[in-house]
Amino acid sequence: MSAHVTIAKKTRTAVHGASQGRALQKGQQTKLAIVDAALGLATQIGLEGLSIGAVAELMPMSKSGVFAHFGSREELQISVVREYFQRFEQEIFYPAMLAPRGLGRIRALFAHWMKRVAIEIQSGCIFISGSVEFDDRPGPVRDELVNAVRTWLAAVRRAVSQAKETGELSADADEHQIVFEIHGLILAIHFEARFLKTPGAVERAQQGFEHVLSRYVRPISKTRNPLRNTKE
Amino acid sequence: MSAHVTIAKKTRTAVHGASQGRALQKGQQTKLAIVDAALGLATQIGLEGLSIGAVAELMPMSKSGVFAHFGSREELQISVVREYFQRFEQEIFYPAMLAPRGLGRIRALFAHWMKRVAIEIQSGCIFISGSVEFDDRPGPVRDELVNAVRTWLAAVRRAVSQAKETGELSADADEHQIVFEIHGLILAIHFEARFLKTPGAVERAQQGFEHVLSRYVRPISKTRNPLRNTKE
DNA sequence: GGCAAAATAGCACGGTCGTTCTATTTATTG
DNA sequence: CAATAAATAGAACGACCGTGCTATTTTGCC
Repeated sequence: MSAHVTIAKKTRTAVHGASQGRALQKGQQTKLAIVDAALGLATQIGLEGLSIGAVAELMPMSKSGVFAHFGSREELQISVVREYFQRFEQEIFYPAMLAPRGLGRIRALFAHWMKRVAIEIQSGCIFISGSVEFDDRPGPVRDELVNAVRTWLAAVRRAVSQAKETGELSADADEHQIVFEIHGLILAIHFEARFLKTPGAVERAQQGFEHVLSRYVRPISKTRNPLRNTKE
Repeated sequence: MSAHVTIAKKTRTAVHGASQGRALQKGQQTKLAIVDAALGLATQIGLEGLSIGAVAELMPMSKSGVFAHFGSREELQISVVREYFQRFEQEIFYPAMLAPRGLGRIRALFAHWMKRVAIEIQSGCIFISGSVEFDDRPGPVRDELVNAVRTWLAAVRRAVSQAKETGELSADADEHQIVFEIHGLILAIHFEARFLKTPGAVERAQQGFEHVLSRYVRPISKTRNPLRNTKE
């Protein structure tokens, strides 16, 4: 169904629950609706602020009705994180993969990322709020969050190292360092625009992105001649 | 008592409570101890996670005993924010002001900031956690947080513009842009080191700081000759 | 259309929280 | 030392939460 290449190196999403091998309809359908409502709530007030009662009123359903779908609040939180990650893939990663490897793909990744962030200035980002809520709280929710974010950052890092392979970025460019600085720009947007309500944060991040790139772009890049044309 | 120059342009911290004009002893003393314990708790679990009962057990005191000092949980949170800001001043701002204006003071500010952040990787930062907890929650706690952070960032911005005046930074350097990028590096440390447990975040932020500065330092800076030697 | 299973609702329990009220202890002052 | 005020403790209230249990409704299948 979906694209063969995923943001993660390996994807093993076994659909569990369908015992007889046949998928149920109504149950999974409303479960998706619950996760959708919960995701909307969690982006605003955070994963920790997620209460089953609040989600139930949004549906609208009874508290126990919502609860029965997940068995615990923690499982609902995990489902929300997974859903958020999938939307991240759909809105940012897959579209950017249409761009050719190299500088263009890095720019596409950042452009789609910024487009998402522009929305999140109003709605909020679960990865960022979750990073604060679960930085000291071990458990499966934290594990899911860390795994998702690490996967995403690794994907960006891969795009940067590919740009080194194509020769568009200088060989001494450190992909870890570059992604670190770019990530900082995204975080600064959330802080300044969403929290401080400072205007112009998006433009500053965009400019900072150009600054980071300009430090490593090879000036001989008019003629594209990668030093070594590896298969990968 | 304290230095004449404060981080804020104007400081009007009226000590309220002493009605007869004479300060009380025991009350303010334990109140300070409560705020200290609450600050330690808030750095770990956030301002929203702060519960009066938990603070009372740390003291140790009764719940109502702690409560009576503030009248509301919100007032306790505000006191914690104020205390955290003052320590921020003491540990970062004042020491950095000992360095002469210009590039040296910027480096001093960042160095002390980084020293603080190295601790906060374990303990947490109220400004960062608060920015997530109160980005959508209006009220006096949020106002206090926003005011504190804005004051601090303005102080850093002032140091940058002073470095332009001394001629150590080029005149086209945008202090808003520079502080935005530096702030992003600090936020990235918290995210990668505290949440993701990625090693090397501090070093990457340090390197990123050098990158930001190197874009604007004037290469003629061996002989210090500011174009115009203003009094201010 | 009836039957089994899934989905949902209603209710109650135990826990935590902020807050209020009242009583008691401690500190400060004349 | 006594008198007054401040500081603290204790108990209780109301609200919200996650969760378990049981009944009821709805769905899917033969």
